[in-house]
Amino acid sequence: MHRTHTCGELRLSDLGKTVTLSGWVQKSRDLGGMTFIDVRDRYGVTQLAFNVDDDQTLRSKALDLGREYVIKVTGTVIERSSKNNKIATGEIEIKVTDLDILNASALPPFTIEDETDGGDDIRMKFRYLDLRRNPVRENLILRHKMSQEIRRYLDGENFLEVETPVLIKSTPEGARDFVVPSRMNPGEFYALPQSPQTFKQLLMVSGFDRYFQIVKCFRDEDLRADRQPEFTQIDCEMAFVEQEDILNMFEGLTKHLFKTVKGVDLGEVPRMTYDDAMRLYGSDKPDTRFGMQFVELNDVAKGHDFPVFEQAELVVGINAKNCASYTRKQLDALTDFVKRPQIGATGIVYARHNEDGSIKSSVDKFYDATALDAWSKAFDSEPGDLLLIMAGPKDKVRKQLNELRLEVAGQLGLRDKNTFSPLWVIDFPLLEWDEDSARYHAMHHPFTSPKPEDIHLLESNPGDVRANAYDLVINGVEVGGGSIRIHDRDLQSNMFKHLGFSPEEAQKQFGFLMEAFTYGAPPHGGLAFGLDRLVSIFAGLDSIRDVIAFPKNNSGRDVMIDAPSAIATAQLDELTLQVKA
RNA sequence: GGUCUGGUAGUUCAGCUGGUUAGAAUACAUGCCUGUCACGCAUGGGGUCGCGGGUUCGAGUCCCGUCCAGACCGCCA
Repeated sequence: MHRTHTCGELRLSDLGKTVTLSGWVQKSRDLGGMTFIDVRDRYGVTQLAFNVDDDQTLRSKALDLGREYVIKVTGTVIERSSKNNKIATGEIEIKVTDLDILNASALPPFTIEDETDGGDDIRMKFRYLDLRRNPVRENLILRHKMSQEIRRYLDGENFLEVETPVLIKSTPEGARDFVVPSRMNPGEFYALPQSPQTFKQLLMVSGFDRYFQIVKCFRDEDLRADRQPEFTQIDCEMAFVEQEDILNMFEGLTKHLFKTVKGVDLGEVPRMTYDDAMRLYGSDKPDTRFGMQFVELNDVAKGHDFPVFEQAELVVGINAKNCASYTRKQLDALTDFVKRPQIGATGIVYARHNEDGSIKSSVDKFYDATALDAWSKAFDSEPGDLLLIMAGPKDKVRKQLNELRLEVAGQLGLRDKNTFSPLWVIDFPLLEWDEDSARYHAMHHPFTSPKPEDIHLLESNPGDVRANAYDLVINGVEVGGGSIRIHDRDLQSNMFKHLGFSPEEAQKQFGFLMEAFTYGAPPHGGLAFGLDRLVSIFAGLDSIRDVIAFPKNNSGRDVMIDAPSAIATAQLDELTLQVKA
């Protein structure tokens, strides 16, 4: 028998028991007359005690142990004369009588401790060692718990988990597909799903009125800290529902997760239209852990001969509460921040609301005290506040001010990882204009239904049509999104037309779906959560990599197994493929 | 495709305006130590300064190129 107990479970109540433990050598402390060895497994650490009176073979074996050796020990649980209250097993130790080395270990390239000395690079290359560390293992345990609670909740609501295919058809819409050549069908390719979208809609047609799946999805686009080429969605769909039903159901799921996994009462999830989100935060995924909403200033800023404001489509600012004490240096740093090419602003106008009630701006040449009072009124500012104002084309300046708002809030410590502020963003536009292809694209996807009251705008003002589409945002992170789908064949066909598909293309790409809609498709809609992002928010992490067991790096590589890699010529031949030199 | 940051001991990093034999911490090895748990003390080994080219009497340091890693922009229906 390899073990009678784990390394995390023995307590004072087990005194006198003869036990067998197996695990990895965490650390050896040789004090001369006595030696302590910490043995570790998934469940914890237990101290083994050896001393000078032990059998010499046993003692020398103990002294030979290196870090990460795999050992099996048998001995008696005894009380420590010097206890350690930092670990759960800190009141006992094992007086060892037998020690087996099950496997030696090479010296690990970084220390396997909570605070490792290893950098990201080396930890990813030896990810199987990194996963032995508590913080990383705990992230995976958290992920497991969340998956379990998701299944428990959805099962309780009559959802059925149905698997959908991974080898599917490439479609031109959306992200780039990962593509898989078909040996049996030379010259033809499968695509890996960006989401099981059409399959879950077909399941609705089939009468599975509540479906979910925790499922891998694939997108061949450039990566970020919160974007991996393969990622996991909690994919859900419901039939015979309206938007309200879906929001309620998944607000329930979200609350359930926070309650059961984090012990947090989330409360009612507020709702905000896309238009308001853009107007008040310059973002469709506003971080609502703090206020600092945008204040539009065209009324009070224009008409004072300040050219930057006169020429701007929109003058808009934020009130940084209690920041009037910002030094010139800090303000310059903020200006540099927004001037970086990634943000591309030309500058910031600022105004300090001084303690004596006066207001001092960087554009006093153009604005007298009365004019600045009007600013103050617009911002509802108080002595001690700092007003930060930007100007430019509406969409651009909102985006830039959004970056500034997040930066300032970060500096002020307003983006606390233990605060959770959820928000439904609703009424997304159905379409957005794409300059490159000079046509409208579906903002969500081509199966999203327009709001009935806006359908008449489809011909005249396509950009103004709102969709029955919604995102769940937590702390400025888009954790989920969905829509009420089109279930009418003619409307779907019309939508493809507006998206620039010829009837032939639409038939070729999505004929199966439109045909299905002719056989009694129920009204339906759904939503998909990004599980990786949700777990990383629960874990208080900015990157999703540490909640994924074996993630890819920035370049889409797995540095541990060294993938992707070239394949043999014979394989290429079999697939009738040729690699360009 | 672009912007920025980094690459020096097993590991994490320091190394200034170019100048003797490239340092620290940690890890590792050896010795001492009977209550440690970040044990302690002593000693020791350990370097293609990412790679290639250039400037210079002299390059870890400056310049050009390149590779790798990370953050971001574009992209991500």
